[in-house]
Amino acid sequence: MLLVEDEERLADLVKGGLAGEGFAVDVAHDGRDGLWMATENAYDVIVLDVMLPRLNGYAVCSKLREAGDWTPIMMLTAKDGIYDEAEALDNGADDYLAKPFSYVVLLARLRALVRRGGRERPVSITVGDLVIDPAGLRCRRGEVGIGLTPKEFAVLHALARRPGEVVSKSELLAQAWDFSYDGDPNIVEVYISALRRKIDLPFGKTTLMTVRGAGYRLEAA
Amino acid sequence: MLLVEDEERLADLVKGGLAGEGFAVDVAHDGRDGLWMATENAYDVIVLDVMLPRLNGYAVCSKLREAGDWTPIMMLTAKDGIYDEAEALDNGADDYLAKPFSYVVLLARLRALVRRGGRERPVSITVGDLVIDPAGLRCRRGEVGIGLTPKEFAVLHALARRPGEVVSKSELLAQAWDFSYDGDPNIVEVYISALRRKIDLPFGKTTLMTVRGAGYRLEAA
DNA sequence: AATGATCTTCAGGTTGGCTTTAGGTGATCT
DNA sequence: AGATCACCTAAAGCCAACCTGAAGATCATT
Repeated sequence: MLLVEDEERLADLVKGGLAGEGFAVDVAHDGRDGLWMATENAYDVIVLDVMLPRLNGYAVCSKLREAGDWTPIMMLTAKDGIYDEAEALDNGADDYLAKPFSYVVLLARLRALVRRGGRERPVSITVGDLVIDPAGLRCRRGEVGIGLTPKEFAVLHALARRPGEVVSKSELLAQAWDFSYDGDPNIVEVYISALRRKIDLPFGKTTLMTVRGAGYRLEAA
Repeated sequence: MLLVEDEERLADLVKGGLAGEGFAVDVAHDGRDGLWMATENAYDVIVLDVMLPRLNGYAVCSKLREAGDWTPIMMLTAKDGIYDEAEALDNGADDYLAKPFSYVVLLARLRALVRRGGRERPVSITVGDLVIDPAGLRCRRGEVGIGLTPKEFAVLHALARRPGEVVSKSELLAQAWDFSYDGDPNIVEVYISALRRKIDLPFGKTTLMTVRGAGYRLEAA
């Protein structure tokens, strides 16, 4: 699991206790580190304090959800603050716990979260008869499954989020590659080419179109 | 939200439960009523059973989409029937749930759908029967798609933003070309010519008119 | 360490859109 | 009528953008 908590004492306490229960605990001490660790690794569950330096818990939570990460999240809310439980759940958390909390309750709730195995699969995106399942990194056209590499999938996903619209090469770079990728932008063309070979050519379709000088567009027709 | 479900017992159950969660629930008992209520009111989300009297769920869904209504739709599919999830998604649903379903799962999915706020409504400019879609760099007259180059599109876009008004050649230059374009202004005429060949000539219309000494005007008639 | 999969770089080939050119048309003025 | 001006448009050259096969680099797995 990942614990994002800035109060050292509390973090150590929880980590120590949960480690004894068989959890492998990573700790991040501020929101931005937490977000980064959560995106880099696949945790079974994430415990997220609301009040965090650099990026608060709500922001971390909604950014993860936006990115298609549906790892179960438990939020730790300060009871008396301006933050409240409703906001936690609205931001995509699966459960919340008001501070101060009992260790036993935390443990019980965490076990429940892990057992539930996260929320149900997030909705898929459909563009014509092409169905993209962000959670499963799967896609299919009609009834035919299509095997994609992670990178190919990321590019397709970025395009499918805005069907019919032109997505520029730099937008694709920003979404499918690291924030500041300084390599050859030609790599986008390489992946577009690979995608066409998989999602269009075998079906005799041309849904992934080049808009010269502007970007690429994924069409339903 | 709008719930379209013919089984009275299930409808009442869901309505009661969701009302307690803060949803305001309208219920329709067959497809045609559901379609009518959906078009008359703006719901945040629509839950749609597949097997419905008078008009099945798929039909309701695709009719709504055809009418330009992009309210998030969750389909309730019978697991064992001839209907399946793929068909639901292909018909424009945003999510589906197989019967029998757990109430908690339904609630979680509905929250996710509402939070996503539905799909973006496409913004496009219409001048007569000419439709310009800036996001997709596409345009069509009536039902006929027209292929434009980025430059052609930029010029048309500049004209279409002020339908019926005269746009001067220098304004077109400023909007469609770089700030300090020092080439031959004749290029505007070249592009006007190309546009006429694409958006007017094939349709026997003359909507792109020259106003000698002043500029060009795009008319609805 | 070896293997296979995936990611990235590279380079040659191709295309398509932008721009210029130049001759033509039609309006306007003297 | 003739001259002038603004505009039209077909054609052609050029260049950046794009495509793609292949090879090298990286990563994960055995």
